[in-house]
Amino acid sequence: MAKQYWLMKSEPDVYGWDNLVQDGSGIWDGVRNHSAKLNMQAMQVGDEALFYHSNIGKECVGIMKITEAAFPDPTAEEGSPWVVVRVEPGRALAHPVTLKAIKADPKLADMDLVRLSRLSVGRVTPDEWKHILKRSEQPEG
DNA sequence: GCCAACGTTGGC
DNA sequence: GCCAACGTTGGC
Repeated sequence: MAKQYWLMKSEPDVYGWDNLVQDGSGIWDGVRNHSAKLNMQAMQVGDEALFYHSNIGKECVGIMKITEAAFPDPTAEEGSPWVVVRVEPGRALAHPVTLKAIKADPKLADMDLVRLSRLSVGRVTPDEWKHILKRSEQPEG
């Protein structure tokens, strides 16, 4: 299957991009929403995901690689449906792409991030992905 | 199976 | 701190 793109949210005061860079690798645990779970189950090794800082910053800050497909969340009860994926930091964006900029951009305003503001793991289309990366090349992208 | 109440998330 | 959106729970 072709490479897929995702966006994953975390509050930076709980676990931010810098934490992931320091750790070198991490599992994306604690997701307790079925839509988000389905998205994680659709992820494949080699897919890429934006790391989005929710609440504080409200911006995409880096690119992660999915390095292991979904497996049961070790922080969830035995027998529960929740899963995690393993991720590694790829590279930081040259300039963060803010929610404000995304909302203001007609090409991006239809993203899961905007339409489903509470969804913590969303899909990003290849077009949206390219566009965000392009915007990240310049300040106030 | 419907719906009101409540809790959580996340932007503002 | 407030509120909108959404999911879950529980009474009926």
